[in-house]
Amino acid sequence: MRDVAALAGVSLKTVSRVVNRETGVSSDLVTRVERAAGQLDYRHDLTASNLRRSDRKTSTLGLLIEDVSNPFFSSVHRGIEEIARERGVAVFAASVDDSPDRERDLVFAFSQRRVDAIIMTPTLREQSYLALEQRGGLTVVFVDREPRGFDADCVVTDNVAGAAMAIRHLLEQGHRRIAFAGDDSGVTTADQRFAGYLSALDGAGLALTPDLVVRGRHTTVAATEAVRGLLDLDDPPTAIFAAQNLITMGAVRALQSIGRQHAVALVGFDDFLMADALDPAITVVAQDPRQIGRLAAQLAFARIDDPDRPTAVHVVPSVLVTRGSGEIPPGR
Amino acid sequence: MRDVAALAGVSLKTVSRVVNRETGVSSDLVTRVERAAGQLDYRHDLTASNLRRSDRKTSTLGLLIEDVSNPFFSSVHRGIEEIARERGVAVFAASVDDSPDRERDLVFAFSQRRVDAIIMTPTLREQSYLALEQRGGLTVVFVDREPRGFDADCVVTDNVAGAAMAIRHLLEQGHRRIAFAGDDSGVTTADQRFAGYLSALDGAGLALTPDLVVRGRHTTVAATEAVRGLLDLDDPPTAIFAAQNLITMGAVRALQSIGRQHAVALVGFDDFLMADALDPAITVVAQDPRQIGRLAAQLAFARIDDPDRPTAVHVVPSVLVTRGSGEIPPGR
DNA sequence: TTTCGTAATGACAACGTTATCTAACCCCAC
DNA sequence: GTGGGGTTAGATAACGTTGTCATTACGAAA
Repeated sequence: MRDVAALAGVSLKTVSRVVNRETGVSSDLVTRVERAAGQLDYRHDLTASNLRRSDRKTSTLGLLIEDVSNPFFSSVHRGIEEIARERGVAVFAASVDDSPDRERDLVFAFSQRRVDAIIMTPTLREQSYLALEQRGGLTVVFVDREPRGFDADCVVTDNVAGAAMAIRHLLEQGHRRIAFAGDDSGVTTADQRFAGYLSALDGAGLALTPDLVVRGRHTTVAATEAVRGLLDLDDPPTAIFAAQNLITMGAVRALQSIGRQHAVALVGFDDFLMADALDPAITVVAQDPRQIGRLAAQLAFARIDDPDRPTAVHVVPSVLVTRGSGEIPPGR
Repeated sequence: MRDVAALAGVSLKTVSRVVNRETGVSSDLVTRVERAAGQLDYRHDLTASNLRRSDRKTSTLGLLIEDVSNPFFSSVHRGIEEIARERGVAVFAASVDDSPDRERDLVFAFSQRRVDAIIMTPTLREQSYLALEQRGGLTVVFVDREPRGFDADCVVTDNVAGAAMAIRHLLEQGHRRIAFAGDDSGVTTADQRFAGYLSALDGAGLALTPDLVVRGRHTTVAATEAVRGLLDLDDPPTAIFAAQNLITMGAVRALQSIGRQHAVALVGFDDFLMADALDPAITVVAQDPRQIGRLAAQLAFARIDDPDRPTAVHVVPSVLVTRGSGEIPPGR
């Protein structure tokens, strides 16, 4: 910038004014500065600019999700990017991989880089540590899962209602032995979906059959095994509810491996690519992850613009998409 | 930092030394500074640090890919993140969406933020504009597609050989009318895969049948329509080669929609989730996108560490995964 | 005892920008 | 011709750090 000023024969401040498109610079000087900047291949340094600027905004946002390559989360990412793009905000994305340590490390790393906001899926038991960061001016929005011990904006799917809807759908087909395959207890989404499962069973006057519940598997491979275990029971379930996209895929493989994909009903939570092209096509409770991401980003920017607005939890409804696998009746 | 120094009763520079874990500070002062930093919730400002530091490294990397939610690219992203994580480098990710303007805007935005390196899939016809940025100290590595008009490290799949392998496989099953469905000409990967298609046909003494080539569709929906068009021909192809993951999915839908998924052979380029669970399971030429990402990141860091090393183009081999759809013989 | 080397600490400037304040200028009204 | 208001430009300090160099203290060697 110094060189640009020298070449254009103006002061540093004038170059700064031109670069920032401030008004009140004669058009003569504007062109002189722009020509000089062009000649010298000048690149405005946003990091230095931010250091001096009074609002201290870096136009940067940090995103912490389970895994950037998980289709659900990468769609959330996409939605966030769309809104951030409108504001000229760049997005750091990182995978937490279910590791509490990594959650802290990433928050710390982004905080050190002075991101304007963090949008995250909480993994730690507790997010009260964020109060410190928040006091330092960091905006935090949660997505997919609600935080614990920390009050902030949040966008979640109606997991309880969505799961209950899935189970009621299976009940309506006549199923009474409905299995639940889901993540670890402790993962809030999994817990809520389990709660929906329980409440729908309860609504039908059915008690929980512990044998029909498998939890703690969150990879496709682990889920395949777990579901195979369910199907090996003496009195196997006639329907399976898979509480998450990767688990649903595992369940599909398990059913296919023993050739019972047309005999046992399956409903999954989360839609996934090609679910409609499988045989049978998979009935799912679909979320709109891109929309969830967009909403989360909008909330983040709204809070940046007005830090005193009340925090809100947005519950996005989910819809049942019937495709075949969920409409298989019980009894072969 | 000033406050920490005051509270600990030391100079600014000593705090800086402690924060940067430099040696030569008495353990007494280290504990005093650390205690003070803890009390004041001090967060080291990496942006200011970078401004003053002599190496001017931001420990930040920019990633430009087609779409962060495309399964292929999100896996590349994942691979890059894994290597970046080891170095404490944060990754900006952004979708180019096939827009040349957006490619330039994003490079510019990342350059302004002084990322240490950009890893990108080129979209513009030409990347010579990057020479300027490179002179300014920016490292650039290309991934998935080779740049034009600019010499840099690059990681690509062997598209020609991969496509030829797919076509030869279909030829071996006895197919003679093999259709090609792929991206626009101008997308280098698509062009290379088309070249592989041509060379394999040529190797079998077959001429190109222009009717059997559809290009320019790169969404699943557009591909579905295009493939349906192929199947509506008076003399339809007995086999289809889909040059990209989304197009393969479109082809699956098209075949299913007319109930000919067991009659027309299909081989896709790129593996995708649940390709093995479809009926028939889809034969693909599989790349290893995560490995491609890891390699690209390793190249980027190698060049950051040694800017004078010769540039290299890494060609990653692809493998044919036979699953059923590619082994359907011609003639119903 | 003096001298020297080494290790620990601090003072100060500088990184590339912008905020603030002041100076200079012009135009117009009186 | 003078004064006042507005507009444009520049000088200077500051943002939060670290590089450089100077200073101090201490022990060992002479």
